[in-house]
Amino acid sequence: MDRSLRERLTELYRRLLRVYGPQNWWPIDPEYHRRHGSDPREEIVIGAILTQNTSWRNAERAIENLKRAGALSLKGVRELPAERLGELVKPAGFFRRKVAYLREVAQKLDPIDVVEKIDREQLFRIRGIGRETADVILLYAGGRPFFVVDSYTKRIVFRTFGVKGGYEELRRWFEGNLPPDVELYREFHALLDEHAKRRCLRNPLCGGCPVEELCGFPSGNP
DNA sequence: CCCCAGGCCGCGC
DNA sequence: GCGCGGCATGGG
Repeated sequence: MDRSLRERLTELYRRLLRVYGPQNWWPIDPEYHRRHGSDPREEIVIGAILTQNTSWRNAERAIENLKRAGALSLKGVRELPAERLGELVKPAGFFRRKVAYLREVAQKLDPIDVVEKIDREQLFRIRGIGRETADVILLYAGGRPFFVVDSYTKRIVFRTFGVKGGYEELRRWFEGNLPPDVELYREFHALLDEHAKRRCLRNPLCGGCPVEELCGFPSGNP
């Protein structure tokens, strides 16, 4: 990786942070867990499943339902009948699959401390955890430096730097061009998503874009 | 009516 | 290994 590319990547981060501010990912409710004796990291794992290919708004509705049922925890998920869990999770969409995934995860990530040590490969063996969800769990719940890549991330680095690749390729590209800083990874991923939603849409709004000088689009990259 | 959302699985090739 | 259909609700 050439030096100028690293500098441009770091500069992209600094500018996005300045323009959009800290994004507060992953949102959790510490007070809920204090009162119920659960661990906030459990909420991250549950939220990671619920938001798969689903707007955060809809995932949040399911999370609120779980809260009201006192079931926003791995234990809560395990103890609810599948049918009842399905009703609560329904607003997040794909609810039959997500019920199966949640029950699987609630069983295999118990106790939640396993997120500190578990291998990525072991996470993949859990039904419902693919590459992105694994990295979300490792980064936001486990506090481990795995860079989370999603479709927004792919779009932005392709347009901005002309870098194209599959999931693992792009994850390694980020990790190879940034220091292994958990807080940096957390914030950068969140900022890329925010930028993709506000500006770097399918049809991008390049006029007045805050990172226009760093970006090869539209003059350079597709 | 359409497309999209903080993906993953199982299948065919 | 890659591409594709299915999965489901809510918003624009």
